[in-house]
Amino acid sequence: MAQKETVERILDAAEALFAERGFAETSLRTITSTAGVNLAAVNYHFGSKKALIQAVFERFLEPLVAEIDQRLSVLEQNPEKINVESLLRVLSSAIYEVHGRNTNRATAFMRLLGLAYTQSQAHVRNFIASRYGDAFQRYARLLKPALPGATDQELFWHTHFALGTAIFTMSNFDALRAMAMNDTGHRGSVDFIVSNLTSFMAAGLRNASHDDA
Amino acid sequence: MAQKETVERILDAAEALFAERGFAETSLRTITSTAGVNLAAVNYHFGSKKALIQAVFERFLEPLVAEIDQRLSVLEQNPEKINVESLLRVLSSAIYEVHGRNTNRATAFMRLLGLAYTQSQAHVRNFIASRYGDAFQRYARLLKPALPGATDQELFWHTHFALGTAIFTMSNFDALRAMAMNDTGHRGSVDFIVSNLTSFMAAGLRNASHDDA
DNA sequence: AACCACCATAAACAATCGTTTGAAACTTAC
DNA sequence: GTAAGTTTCAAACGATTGTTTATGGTGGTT
Repeated sequence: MAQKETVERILDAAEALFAERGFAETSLRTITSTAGVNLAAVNYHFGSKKALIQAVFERFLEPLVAEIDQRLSVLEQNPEKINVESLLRVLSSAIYEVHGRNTNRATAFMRLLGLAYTQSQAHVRNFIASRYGDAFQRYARLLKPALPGATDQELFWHTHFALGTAIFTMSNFDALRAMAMNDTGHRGSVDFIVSNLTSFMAAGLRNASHDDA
Repeated sequence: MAQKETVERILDAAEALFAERGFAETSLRTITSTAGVNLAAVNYHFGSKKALIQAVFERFLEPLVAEIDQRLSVLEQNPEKINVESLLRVLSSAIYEVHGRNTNRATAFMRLLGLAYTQSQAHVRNFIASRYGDAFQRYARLLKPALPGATDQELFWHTHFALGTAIFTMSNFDALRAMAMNDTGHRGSVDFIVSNLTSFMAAGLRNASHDDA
């Protein structure tokens, strides 16, 4: 009868609602009712709300990290092409590949990433760190020779500056576009914004180490 | 008996707890108990939890915006000194002036700013926008001639990229420093991080418009 | 048919939430 | 010292939270 498995219906609803309102602000009852399933289904299939949150992240990160890993392997076969821009493009194109033109899904994912940082939810951060820490370290190893002047400390901080720029922008994507429409008269196309975001990050990464105050 | 007014005790506790856990995750009972006041005091003095949240922001933003305004006025008297770096320094030094060496307070403020964006809490965003929108527009007017090549659209987005970088970094300040200690062996001094953050933002703002992919 | 593992359902559970109440305690002024 | 006004207090309110339970139904195996 159920066209989609109950588990997936729950994950779909939870993903959208978490991204929209946050974890604590989303009750299991609103999740199950928008998913069209029984309230008890969450605890039956996932065990707890915390486990559901982690499952949402897992479904999201698993294919994305795999896609990034594959693209990094391709890039490593042409070492002369490794630079800041190509490394950043691995990320943006991986997201684009996994979620296609579905920007709703992509911005939902970014909002969730931002929530994982901003909301205390330590179990989420620990889950992500233990699960996908290796992928992040591999990326950092490739980025290092692309920024020859930087120390390890600078590399760490500039990477997280760039990460923060992307997460903040994407997680507030709709709100920012609405504000842009108000202030400038243009919403800005997705390509325009992503392209500007990428060059902002690249410029920051490249030049921050050389601009001593 | 009470050394500090009940109102201020509540605001102190709420500020710290909100920054640490978020709005929905912080109950009035934990606020009042850590403040050492009665539960009913919040509703008596503020009216509701929403009003308390806004009061926390008001106490924080009022002196900061005043300080920024004054520094902008000083800067405007020497128009030749207006550039990206000096404008960014207005912000960082204003925060530094208002909260002194109390980095706890400063990072709490940034976390709150991030929460205002990330958590849906529309009433918070509306409150801030209606209250301090003018200050932001004044800043944008000064920033525009400092980035001569940029269009209005680019100016808007690059400004919010930079804003996102700062908010994300500062709002996760402690967590990031802990990670830095893990990865690099150094926590990084506040001055080091702020200086790197500033040059990252300046480089992004300045060069993003010229790096077309 | 009988059994079985699996899943959906309605109902209830205890805990916690923001808010309200009415009386006690305090401060201030005359 | 008494009255009025302000603040604090313990207790309770109804609503909502995550979770559990007990009951039924379903499809497949023997």
